[in-house]
This record gives sequence, structure tokens and C-alpha cells, in this order.
Amino acid sequence: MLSDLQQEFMLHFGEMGSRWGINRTVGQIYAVLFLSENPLCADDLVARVGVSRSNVSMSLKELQGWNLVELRHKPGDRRDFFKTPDDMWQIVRTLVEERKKREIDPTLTKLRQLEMRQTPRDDAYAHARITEMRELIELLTGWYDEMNRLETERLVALLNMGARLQQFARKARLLPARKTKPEI
Amino acid sequence: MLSDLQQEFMLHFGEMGSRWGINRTVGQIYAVLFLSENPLCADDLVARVGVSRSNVSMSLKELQGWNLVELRHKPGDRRDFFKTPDDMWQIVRTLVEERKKREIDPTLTKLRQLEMRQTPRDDAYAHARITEMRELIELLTGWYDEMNRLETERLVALLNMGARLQQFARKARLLPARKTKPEI
DNA sequence: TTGAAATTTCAGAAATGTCTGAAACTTCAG
DNA sequence: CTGAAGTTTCAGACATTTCTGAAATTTCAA
Repeated sequence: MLSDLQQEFMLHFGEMGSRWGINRTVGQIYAVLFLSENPLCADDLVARVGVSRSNVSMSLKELQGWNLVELRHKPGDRRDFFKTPDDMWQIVRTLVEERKKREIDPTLTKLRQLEMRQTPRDDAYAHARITEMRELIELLTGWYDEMNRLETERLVALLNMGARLQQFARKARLLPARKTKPEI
Repeated sequence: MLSDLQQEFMLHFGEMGSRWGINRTVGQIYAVLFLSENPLCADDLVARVGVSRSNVSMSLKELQGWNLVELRHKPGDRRDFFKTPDDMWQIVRTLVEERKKREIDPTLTKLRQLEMRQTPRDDAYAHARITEMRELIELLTGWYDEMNRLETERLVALLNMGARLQQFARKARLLPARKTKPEI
């Protein structure tokens, strides 16, 4: 049912799952869908991944919660078929968005809330530290929001620029000229 | 021992721990160290977090594995004292670096390895999909490496530019001029 | 309606992960 | 050396998460 290539890819995603904050089955199901040219139904996944039907059902629910799979239907067939988006960039955007939502937003909210609080004098350091953290997170997420607004084509162009970015920023006087390194 | 502010911050880090791929105690210990002006020793952490001595020991080991804490010593005291780096940017750089090492590098290696393989004709789609994924990860990590080379000061300047980045890239002819939006 | 196909829910079993106390180990002053 | 202070290790207790099969629910053609 799965080629060696597909099988090994699936097992890798299962193993990495715990590091990525999803469980093994979810990782494996995602991997199989990712490599499949055609949408698959739940029973296809049972056959390919080798876990119970109910586990597949719950895992698909979780993947839908992450917006990582799309639902498809075939005429005259009431089963749900699933596929991953064709566009890798779409997948990356979704992943970053969802991780931000789960891993960063709750903390940002908490930091703001703690900062509001009346702070006793002797907590000044902790308070300052929390502010520092909040400000840095806001800078990074704000910048991420900007990047996210770019269409993929332009974003790729920007990323491909890579090292050259600094030079251009300097030329455009967005950054100070490079300090000359002291000779040894 | 801990103020309300510190306590709530610590508990939040404990709760978020599982989403961040660390366990509760590790998150709590990190939180306490982060807010503490002075380095703390293991027994300080036992008192503040309220877990066993051995748990603190193992958690500190894990934090050291992540390079998220620094070791300090006081003259005439053989205990190890711990603190988080003062520089928030340093912390972010470490976090990203370590997560890349754990969550991305192993997969990049695996993808390259799978790509090398002789692929049967009917696996062309899966093979192409793996290539696509590898190329995108390489683009993103390559760009990350470039950004990582920037000193913090310049990086902050770039991030603060935010939206303006696109305009300047366009002016510098790094991106095509904006398409005029069709009027409604 | 009815009932067959498909899906979801859920209680408990299985597997994993975390935490503790006790024991082992390390270090170093005396 | 010796032993006191500090630290680490680890087996098993405890807690959480994941997985399954059986039962409940939904869907829709006939």
C-alpha cells in the first residue's frame, strides 16, 4: 500500500511528532496525506498507517483543528476524503499561524495582564523583566504580521536575497554604514 | 518567597510547558530564574517551585542542555548558582537555534537521505513532494542563518522597519513595482 | 420511515512521561 | 584520608496521554 519511501517518511513524522507537539499518529497520518497524490478517506488511512479507525477519526479532527488538511468529496460517495494543501507555502503559513496562536498568544495576553498589576517596590526587577519580554514578543510578532501580508512570490524574492538584504538596507540608509573592523 | 507576580508568571510557564515541548517543572524553574535578579542555587529553586530536589536537578540539566541557563559561582561556596542571560535577544536566539536543531535539522537530514534513493516510477509524486519540502526548508533556514549573522542592533532596526521593508525593497528594484489594484 | 454506511464518542486499557526518595557519587576542607 | 556538603542517578510510584473496541450518532438513499 505504501512504498518504502512513503513508509519511511511516515515513520519519521511519527517519531518527530512529539518534538513538534503533535502525537505520533497525527504525524503519521499527516505524512501519508502529504505524500498522497489523491485525497484519502479514513479507511485508507487505517490501512496505510495501521491504527484503529477511531484513532484515525480523532487524529483527523486534530489535523482539521490545525487547518492542516482539506476536506474533499467525490460525487455519489458520502465518505470524507482528506488531502494536504498542494502549496507548501500555504502549509508553512498555516503552521506558523497555528503555533503562534497556541504557543505565543496566550503568553502575550498573560504578560500584558501581569504588567497591568500594581507592583510592590521590591518586585521592580521582575516587572521590568516581564515588560522586556512582552516588548520583544510584540516586536517579533508585529514583524511576522508584516511578512505574512506579503504574497508568496515577493516573500520568496525577499528570502532569496538573503545576505544581500543587509547591503541594500545600508545603501538605502536604513542601517548605518558598516563599522570597519580593526585590523589585527 | 515568591511575590504574587512571580508566582503567577511561574505557574503560567508551567502550564505552557507542554505546548512548548518542555515539562511543567522545567518551565517553572526557567520562569523563576528569568524573574530573579540574582542567581539561584538548586535549593532556592526547591523552596520556590516546591518540587523535589532531584526533580530540580534533572530540570536544570535539561535547561543546560538547551543552553537556556548560565552557571555562576560565589567565592567560597561550592554550590552551583543559575541564572538566565540578561539579554532577551540572546535568549530568543538560543531558543530558535535549539528548536531548529531539534525540530528541523533531523527532518532535513531525513529528507535529503530519502531523496537520494532510487525511486520507482510510480513514486514520482511522493519524491517530488519531498523535494519541494526540502527546498522550502532550505530556503527558510538559509534565510534564518543570514538573519542570525546580524548583530542585534541592526536586526532590531530591520524588524522595526516592518511594513516599510517592502517599499524599500521595491525602490531598490529588488521587487517588482506594485501592481495597481483594480478599482471597484 | 427504515436501515445500511460512515463517522464520532467514550470508558477503560496500554503506553509514555514525570516525579520522588533513597542510595550512589563527587568534591573538597580539614 | 575522612566526612560533610552538594549533586546526580535511578527504580518504582504516580500522572498524563494515547489508543482501542464497542456503542451511540449521523447521514442519506430507497
